[in-house]
Amino acid sequence: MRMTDNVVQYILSLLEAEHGSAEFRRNELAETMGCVPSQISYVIASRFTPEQGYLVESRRGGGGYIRITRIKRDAPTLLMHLVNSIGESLDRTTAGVVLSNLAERKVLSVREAKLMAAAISDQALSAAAPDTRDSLRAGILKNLLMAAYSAT
Amino acid sequence: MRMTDNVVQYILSLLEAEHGSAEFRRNELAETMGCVPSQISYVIASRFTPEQGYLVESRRGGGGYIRITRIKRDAPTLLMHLVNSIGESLDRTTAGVVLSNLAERKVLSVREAKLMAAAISDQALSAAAPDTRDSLRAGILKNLLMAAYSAT
DNA sequence: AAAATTAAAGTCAAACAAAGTCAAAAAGGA
DNA sequence: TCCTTTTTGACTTTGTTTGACTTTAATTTT
Repeated sequence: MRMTDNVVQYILSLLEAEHGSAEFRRNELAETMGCVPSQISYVIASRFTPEQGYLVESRRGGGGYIRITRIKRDAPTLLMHLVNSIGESLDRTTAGVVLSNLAERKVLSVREAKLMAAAISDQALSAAAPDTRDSLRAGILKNLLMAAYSAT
Repeated sequence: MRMTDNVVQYILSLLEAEHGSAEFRRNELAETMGCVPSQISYVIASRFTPEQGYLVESRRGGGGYIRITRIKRDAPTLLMHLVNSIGESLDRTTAGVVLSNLAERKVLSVREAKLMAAAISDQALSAAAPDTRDSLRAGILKNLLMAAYSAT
């Protein structure tokens, strides 16, 4: 069996045990799994993405950690479909439509939808080259949606 | 848990107990926390800055002390000050400190702070080159805070 | 009153402790 | 074969902890 799959299994079992949230040190986990640390990064980057229903946070330095949180079990399927349909790029207009739709359906509060809209506005992304903004928007919105529906 | 976080918690509890103002001796606090004195300085320098809405006064020599006062400003004012204090670039740590501070002061709900944190995480900005992320963070957080301000 | 002593806090850089990045090499699969 | 995924490791960046040394203020001694 591939190392990647072992690591995935292990993290899944952590998530199960801690219902929905797993926190660990990258180096330590690499040690227990018998792989190099960057393999852990690879597994997370390829298997615990927003598309697959996970939110990842981390910190470097002393006392650093990686935390993976799974989306709530009963989270609206609408949301997951949405995250998956966003893909690599999301233009402003579509983003606006998506957000007002979520607010209308009461998946998000109006205030939350406004905050999200602000986060992906052209103004917020003015530091980025115009032709890279749509891909940033996609990444940001996906993470926002996952955060809104993460367990605990 | 990091020593830094323990110290932050302790100082926050002092602030709470004393109604917005905490005074202590650096060496004494270091003693009770079980760390070196300069660690206290580090915590103050990194977590209780003016941008965070704290005033720090101190005196050396015999009878010396450190006094931290929570600057009392209403939520909108605090938000505007923050927006203005954020320049062209904002690193993750500072961003995190800002957000947890706003939640601590109840300017934002914990949920909102989490959403904002997700919006400026490395994960969300993975489409951007690492060395451009801090300037994006600055732009995004400023817009988020302004949106929170106007939706108040 | 001046000098010496003592009691603080301040500074700063080095050591340490993580995670992140990236590209090359290896392994699989169509 | 050629393309994609996985594995590896060298190197970078970020954040924390520690300690030696400096500065400042109050107190004591001469």
